[in-house]
Amino acid sequence: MSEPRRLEVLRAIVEDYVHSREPVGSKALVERHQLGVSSATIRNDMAALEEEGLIAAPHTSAGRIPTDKGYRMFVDRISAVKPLSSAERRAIHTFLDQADDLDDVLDRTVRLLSQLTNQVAVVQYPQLGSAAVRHIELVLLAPRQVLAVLIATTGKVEQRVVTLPADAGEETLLRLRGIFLSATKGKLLVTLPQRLTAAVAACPPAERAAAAVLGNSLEQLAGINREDRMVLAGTANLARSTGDFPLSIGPVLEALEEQVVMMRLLTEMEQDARGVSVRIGHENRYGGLTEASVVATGYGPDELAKIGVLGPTRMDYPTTMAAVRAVARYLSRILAG
Amino acid sequence: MSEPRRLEVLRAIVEDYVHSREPVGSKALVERHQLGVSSATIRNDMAALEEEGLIAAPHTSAGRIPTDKGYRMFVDRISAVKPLSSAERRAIHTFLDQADDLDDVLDRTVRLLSQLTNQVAVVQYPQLGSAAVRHIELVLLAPRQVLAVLIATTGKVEQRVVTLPADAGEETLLRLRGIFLSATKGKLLVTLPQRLTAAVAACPPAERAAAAVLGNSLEQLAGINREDRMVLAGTANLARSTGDFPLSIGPVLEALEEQVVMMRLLTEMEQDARGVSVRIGHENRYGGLTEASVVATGYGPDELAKIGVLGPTRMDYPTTMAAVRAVARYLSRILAG
DNA sequence: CTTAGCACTCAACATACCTAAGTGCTAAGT
DNA sequence: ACTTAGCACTTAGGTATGTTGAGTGCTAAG
Repeated sequence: MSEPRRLEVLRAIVEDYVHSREPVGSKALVERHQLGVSSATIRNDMAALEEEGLIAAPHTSAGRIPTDKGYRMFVDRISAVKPLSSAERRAIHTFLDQADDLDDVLDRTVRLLSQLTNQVAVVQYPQLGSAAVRHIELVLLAPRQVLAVLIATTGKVEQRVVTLPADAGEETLLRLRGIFLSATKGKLLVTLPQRLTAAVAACPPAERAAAAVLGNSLEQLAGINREDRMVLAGTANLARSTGDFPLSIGPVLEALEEQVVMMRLLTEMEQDARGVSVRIGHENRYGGLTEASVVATGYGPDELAKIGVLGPTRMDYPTTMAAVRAVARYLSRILAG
Repeated sequence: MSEPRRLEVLRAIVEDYVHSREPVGSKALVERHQLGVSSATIRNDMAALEEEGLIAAPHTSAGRIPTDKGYRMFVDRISAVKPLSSAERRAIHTFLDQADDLDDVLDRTVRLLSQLTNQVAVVQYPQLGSAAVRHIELVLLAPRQVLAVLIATTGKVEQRVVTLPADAGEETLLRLRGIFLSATKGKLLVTLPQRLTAAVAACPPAERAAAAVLGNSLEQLAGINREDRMVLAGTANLARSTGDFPLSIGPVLEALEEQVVMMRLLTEMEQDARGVSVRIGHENRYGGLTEASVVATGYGPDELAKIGVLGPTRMDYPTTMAAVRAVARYLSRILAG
């Protein structure tokens, strides 16, 4: 009972099961694959695989289906990332090149990815924390109302209306802006809090109060505390997968709506050498996703923001991983250029 | 066979069916309601109602369920909008009063509404078209890059980065801002296009090109052409309803994701005297929603933007209508104050 | 280590049957 | 002119019972 063949059997099981959505038995296996041995031998191998917890039988006399652990093995040791078809590559280019602003780019990206994979696609907004300050603007709307605008090098713009403790003039505002700018321009957003408090402390006492309020707002705009938003597309794809199999759709939809959960999940995922990270079934500790898998990767200058797809554990990992990686790369290129 | 009693029977059928999710028969009806007649009489009434197309029987020997037309009759002529419980009223206040900016208000509103109704809640962003210009700002990011910001009286802020045809200095920008502002400040957004082109024409020739580009961008920011966004919550509720009944979830999710469809649908809905508008089943001409009902109403100063919920045709209309109306009113009040 | 053979298990399908709910209709009652 | 009791009829759904077929594990031989 050779080790390599056993892995080969596992691969065959995973592939067939992903394709047919039905438990796969020893006989069907030898028919569809050139394994060079009889079904009885395969049965022995399968018994061993089951022993190791890589596959399982739904009931005594059905074929086997991969367990989460089996998929994990498949993803880590067996499968090779499948290259995209040229048509798919072309689709990525033509579809994404038309986008104009950041919102549009991300929107198109998720739609594209969900179509490519027939799954739910998710993308985090680029994390401001990893970006730097490009510009700060303070606009006087009324004697005590100021619009504070923070523009990051990612192209993301955040703004908010701030109410000052006392009236302020245009000149005051202009001076404060100068102070803030010289203290932070080009610096990483993560470093904003210290820099801003220092800058506020250096202000003339008369303007200290206003400066404190504004500095505070700018900090919040940087989004250090606030978890950022994400965009998703293709939820309808869940319905299809669900129809065939007991991926109960409710909890998944809840998880997707509870953006906090997804954000945490995505952020936690460390990508491996191949540049894609996979979470399978129970590896997602959040309850609603134990029958789902997530394939994600980072994008952008430092690959901190994540993009990925979510689908049933029974998914075509090689293709999905390829799609996620390709889209992420192209997205990075667009954002860089 | 009295007319009023027949309506009473219809009401009873609708109420029981909404409650039990099962076809309701004549015997069960006389038991659960004080109708003062025997089941045989009810049977006669039911035959008449079926004749009129208000109810139907799934199969020969099952009870009756209301048809779309039956629900329509129920909503229009029989039901009274049910007042909310005081707990629910309180929930609305406490939950919405914590919100700060517009995004947050709308986000909280849909979440609340979806919880209140156990259905999918949808809200359009307030239409900028009905709002006026509060402020315009032009920020020089680089010699040829300008951030154009448009702030509406609704509190909504739109911004975009614009590339100029030629370099421009701070003074030029300041002057252009002044021209734009004096031409548009306080004016309705719908009137922006004419006002802006006039303002551009009045510019000194040297700055005409830059002004044209900027004016163009501001127009787009006003969102006249672009259909606006919407926010939704509670998609997971679909899963529950679907479980019990053949509201196939896929098409509905698609419709929700194709925001254009929902936007059109909501915008088309004209509210009646009671201040709520209802679309039932096949009245939604879009294919995916023929088994769904939409309850919506306008909100905001001119009630142009819409808020509503979407659920299976078998829904508790009186309660849902009450919730939608109450939330819309409170939302209007918040936006006004 | 592989393989043929075989007894065994069990979900899934089909068949038949029964039951309970519900109907429509007719004829009698008010 | 309506209401009602009674009854024959229909039918989805549940239960009991086979039958089939895919698939397994094991044993013994190659």
